Order: sequence, then structure tokens, then C-alpha cells
Amino acid sequence: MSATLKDIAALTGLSVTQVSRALNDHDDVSAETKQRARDAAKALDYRPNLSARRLASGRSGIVGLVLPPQDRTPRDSMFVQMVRGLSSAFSRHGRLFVLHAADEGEDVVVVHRRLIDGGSLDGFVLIEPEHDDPRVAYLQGRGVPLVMHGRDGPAPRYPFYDIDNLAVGRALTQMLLRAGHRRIGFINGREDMCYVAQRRLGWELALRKAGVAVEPDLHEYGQMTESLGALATLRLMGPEGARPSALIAGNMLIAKGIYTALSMLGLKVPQDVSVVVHDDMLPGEDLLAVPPSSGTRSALAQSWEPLAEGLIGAIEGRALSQTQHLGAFEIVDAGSIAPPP
Amino acid sequence: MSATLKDIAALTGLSVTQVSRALNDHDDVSAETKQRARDAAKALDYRPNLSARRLASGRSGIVGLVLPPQDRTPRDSMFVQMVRGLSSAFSRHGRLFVLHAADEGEDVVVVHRRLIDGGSLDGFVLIEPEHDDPRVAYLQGRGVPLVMHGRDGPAPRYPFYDIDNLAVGRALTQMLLRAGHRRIGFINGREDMCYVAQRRLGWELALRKAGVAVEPDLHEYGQMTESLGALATLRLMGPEGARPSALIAGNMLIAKGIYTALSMLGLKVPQDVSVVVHDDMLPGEDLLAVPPSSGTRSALAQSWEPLAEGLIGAIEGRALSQTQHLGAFEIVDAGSIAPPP
DNA sequence: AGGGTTGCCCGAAGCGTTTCGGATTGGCAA
DNA sequence: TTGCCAATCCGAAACGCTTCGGGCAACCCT
Repeated sequence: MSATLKDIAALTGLSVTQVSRALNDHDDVSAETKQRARDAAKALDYRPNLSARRLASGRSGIVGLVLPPQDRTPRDSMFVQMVRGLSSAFSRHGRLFVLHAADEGEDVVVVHRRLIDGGSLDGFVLIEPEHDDPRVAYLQGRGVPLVMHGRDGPAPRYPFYDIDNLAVGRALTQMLLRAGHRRIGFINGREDMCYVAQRRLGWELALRKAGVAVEPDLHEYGQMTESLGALATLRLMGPEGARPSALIAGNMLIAKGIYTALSMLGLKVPQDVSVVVHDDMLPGEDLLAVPPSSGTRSALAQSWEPLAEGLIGAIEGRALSQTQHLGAFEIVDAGSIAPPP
Repeated sequence: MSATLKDIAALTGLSVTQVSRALNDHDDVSAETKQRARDAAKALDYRPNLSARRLASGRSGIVGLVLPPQDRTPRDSMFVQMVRGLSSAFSRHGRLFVLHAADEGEDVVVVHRRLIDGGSLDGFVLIEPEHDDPRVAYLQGRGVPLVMHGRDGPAPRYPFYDIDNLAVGRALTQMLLRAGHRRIGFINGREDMCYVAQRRLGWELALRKAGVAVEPDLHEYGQMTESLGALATLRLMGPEGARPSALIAGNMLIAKGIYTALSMLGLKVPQDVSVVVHDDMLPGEDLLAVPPSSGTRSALAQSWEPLAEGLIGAIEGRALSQTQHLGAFEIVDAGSIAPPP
């Protein structure tokens, strides 16, 4: 079948040992030998057998992600984006990235366990951190490398890539405060998501710092969909007197819902209501209909490369500080903010 | 770390050989021994090391699918459906299913090759067959098992799961012919998809058999989207005289577009135009707005299990006839057909 | 009783790789 | 000369599993 180390050894007259060390760039191999081994490898179209490598060394070069079972369609296209991005990032680093969808009703931890015990995967990308995530506990308990997309708390003890969501929440709020708004509604994401809590905290801090009382009724949790945006807007905008004069949208879908609801209510942006939004810049999400909005912006697409680097770092045993990355976000002004009426 | 065969052998007093054979249910092991081995395995929480297994036997128990790089978002949610379905089906059969997204600009065959050479995957699920598919040629050339979702030609020489798309095209056409229609438009899928060609053929055959001349202008190819449905409808319905009196939609999205366009034109279904559609019964595709339509119906969700069985059959060397499955489709009457005006 | 069959079991080899410990040089200082 | 060091190399063991070939009973048939 495929060429093996033995074939290269035979061809070059070296020993299997030395060929292995040469190809893996160990440092007790002369430059000339390394070259000879590499040439022969190329000539024979050698591909290392990952199973054998894994068996001997404990590393297979394959990493993976387990898709939680419960999620529903609105996020599907994001998952495909993610898989594409991670595949590509890991492949640039000579690793293989692979996705496994957990079965309905299957415990996610058990799935990870199966993948590890099978002896096939070197590490995992985790998404959607929970508070005191059981996956983290399990993987760390077994000494299996992981990297988290997002994080639980400001300084977790695992590799991660995240943006400063507290700062995002604060920035969005401050943009509105600066325009003179005092009653600022926030239509956020699911309550159990860590980044959602962070953004809410940012909102609260900004309000307090501006001397504005925090009204919990002005904050809405929910699955980040267009209908959440619309329904929550209708609710917030209900009683004329207590209406917020500005709204923060957790993402573009929510913003879309907000615009729909506001137009139903006959309210104009920004004359009647100001709107800001955090934009993940997901492509292909049929958002042509959404008017340009001010707010914060940070491409989710830029997280795959740092995630890959973080996981590889963890696998290779680099220090925690080298495997934790914080992404930046921009502030955009697109004219959806005006002083309160 | 994890328990090995040796541990079980030590615990039971059996040899490693016999334990291996017992757990793999070979037939020269007594029932009692098998039970003893299984009990010990459970007690020690034994999980076979897939790398070692693969190395020794050539099989890892992992199968996969390579996501072609070019596809765009409308299909994303279907991919996630598929990954979920396949994961679950294979896991029922004790296999691990895994997805790898090919990188932009990467040759799909090369990706398959990497996966095989790594020595990690036992076989592949292929989707979206092309004519003389290079992936099939490559995999068959290397003796790697595969199963196709769909097929190229009526009786390909590889395992597959498909429905009889020629019959679907014919059935849809005949439903309309029986109601008296003679000018029947067909808004189909992408020309390079095998099933699209089959359905078109069914349309042609039905028309000819009914003594109706085939007018190529009444047939439209394109990416199966709502906008294709709408645009193609506007085109077909343009010149008053040559209008078809009935339309066939390749899937529900196209049907949605058809309904939108017809209502823009002020045409009513079924009084002015009859509509039939093939429904893949994909959940979560925001089709609430589409009126119930007559046509054919076949749940895509039912293909994952036969696909899994087909691939496993191929891996285990079963005969081709046992690994080729044809799914059924139903005919539904939902009142979207009337005699031509 | 001899020969064949059947049922159950085991030792050892081998899959392709990494890695541990040592072996072999040549050069250079003592 | 001797001893020592660095630079290179190699043999052999190990990873956990499957499988080939054979062994040893116990049984049945003639």
C-alpha cells in the first residue's frame, strides 16, 4: 500500500530510527541525512500512518469538536462556517480537524470520552462554555488538551479565544449614553451563555457609572433570533411612558427583529428610537434587509485561527498564557443613534 | 490509563487472544468465555484502542464525510441535519462518524487521500454525485469502501442510497397530465446534479408517452432557492400565449418562490395555475408560509440509516446488491391541482 | 482401537511508529 | 598516548490489538 519508514530506510540505507528522527526534525540528525530522508520520503510519496504514530507516541494529529445535540436550525449555518474555518486553520498547521455531532439525548461528556478512549483524538475545541463546564472538568481531569471558544469568567484556567464581552456591553451602552439616552433597553442572548452575562454586566456598569439606575425590566434574555428581537421590542415598547429611548441588540438577527417591530409600531430609527448592535459579521445570513446600524463589530471568522493555535499550543504543552487570546472589536458609527426625542 | 486487553486477560485468566476473539464475537469461543470476557471488560471499563485496532486489522471503526468546499449557505442547515443523522445512525452500529470540511481551493480527492493515508478512516459517505465522479474513481482504485447519497446512472457499480428520481419526475408530470394539462413547466435544480437530470428525464418520458411535445423552454435549471423559483416563474409566465398551465417545483424552496411570483402576477393556485412539488421534508426550513401542495414526498431524514448500513456493508465486504438501497416516495394530494383554465 | 471431526483455546508474529539506551566515530585537550 | 566530548547513528523494545497456525481434548464413526 503506502510507503512506510522501512521503505525509506531501505532506499536511503539508513535505519528506521534515523529516518523517523530525520523526518520529525530531531536534532541529533545531520543536515545531510535529514535532506536524504526527506527526498526519499517525497520520492516514495510517504505518508505517516497516524494510527501507528498515535499508538507509539500518544498523538494522532487529529483534533475535533463535538456538536451539542440540542441546538436548532438558526445556528446551523454558523456551525458550518465554524467547521470550515477550523478545518482550514488546523490544516494550515498540519493537523486534521473533525466534527462529531452528539446524538440526541446523549451526554456530551460521554461522547468526548468515547473519542478519547478510542485513542484517536489529541484534543478538542469546545464551544458555548457553561458555568463550571463539565466538559472542561472531565477533559482536564484526564489531561486532554482543549481550547474554548469563549470563556467562563475573566481568567479561566484553560486555553481560550474570546473577545472582551464586558467591554462590548459597556461600549454599546456608552455610545447611547453619550447621545443623551438614559432609558436603554438591551435585548441579549440566552441567559446561560457566559458572554451574554458579560455583556449584561457591561451594560450595568456603564449605566451605574453614568449615574443611571439599572432597571432589570429593560433587559431581555432569549435565543438570539429575529423573533426574539421583534417580540422583546414589542414588549419593551408597550407602555408608552416607560419606553426606552434606545435599544441594544445582541446580534444582527435580533436587530432585524427590532427593526421589524419598530416599523410595525410606526417608530423611526433613529428619530424615535436609537439602535445599536453587536455584529458578528457572519456572511450569508440574509441580512440585506437590515439597515446599517451603529455599534460594535468583531468578525467571528477571525476566531478560528487563534483557536487552532491555542489548541495546538495546549497539545504541545505551552504555557497557559500563550494559549489564551483576546480578540479585538471595532466601534462603528452608521447613523442609527440620535439624541432621545 | 485505560484498561487494555491484557488487563482483562489477567483478570479472567484467559489469553489476550481469546479475550480479543470473545469481545469481537468470533465463533470459536464458548458462550461462557464470551460472557466472562464481557463482564470483565465492563468491570474494568475497557474501551478498545482504535489506533491499535486499526494498525493490526486495517479497520478503525471511523467513517467520514468530506464537505465539498464550494457550497453556499442555503444548504448549510441540510448539512447539519445530515451530519446529525449520519452520526446517530453510525453510532447505533458501533461506528464513529466524522465530518471534515475541505478547505477552499483544495482538491476534494486530495482531502480523501489525506484521510485514508493517515490510516484513520475506514470508509466514506459521498454526497452530490457527479457524472463519472473522480472521488469514486480514486476511492475504488485504492479499494476504500464508500457509499453514495444519490447515484450516477440507474445501476452504478458502487453502494448507494437513492430514490427513483426518474419516477419522481414522471409521477409529478403524470399528476398534471391526468388533470388535463399539456403545457407543464418544470423548475428543477442544478444541471450538474444527477438527480436533477433524472427528474427531467421522467418529465420528458411522461410527456412523450402522453403524446405531448417536449418544449425545452418550459424547463429551468438552477440552484434550488426561493429566488430561482420566483425568477423562473416570472420568466415562464411572461408571454401570455405560451404560458404553461401547470408548474413542477424541484423542492419546497422553489415552490415557495413560485407561490410568491404567482401572487405577484395575480394568478391563483390552482384555478389559474396548478402546482406540484417534490418535498424532501426537511425540518426547520421556514416553510410555514408555503401553502400545502400536491406532489411527491420522501423524507431525506430516512436516508441516513440506509446509508450507514450500506457503508458498513461495503466495509465488511458484502455484495454490491446488499449495499444498494432505493428509497420509496409517496404521492400526496393537497389540492393544488385543477384542470387547466 | 484408529482416524477424523469438532469445539475451544493459546503463543507468537506483526501492523508502523517512536524512543530509550547504547554504540561508533573523529577531534581535541591533557 | 589516553580520556573525554560532541556529533551521529542504530538495535530493540514498546504501544494495544488482530490473526495465523497450531495444540489439546472429547466426541463420533467405522
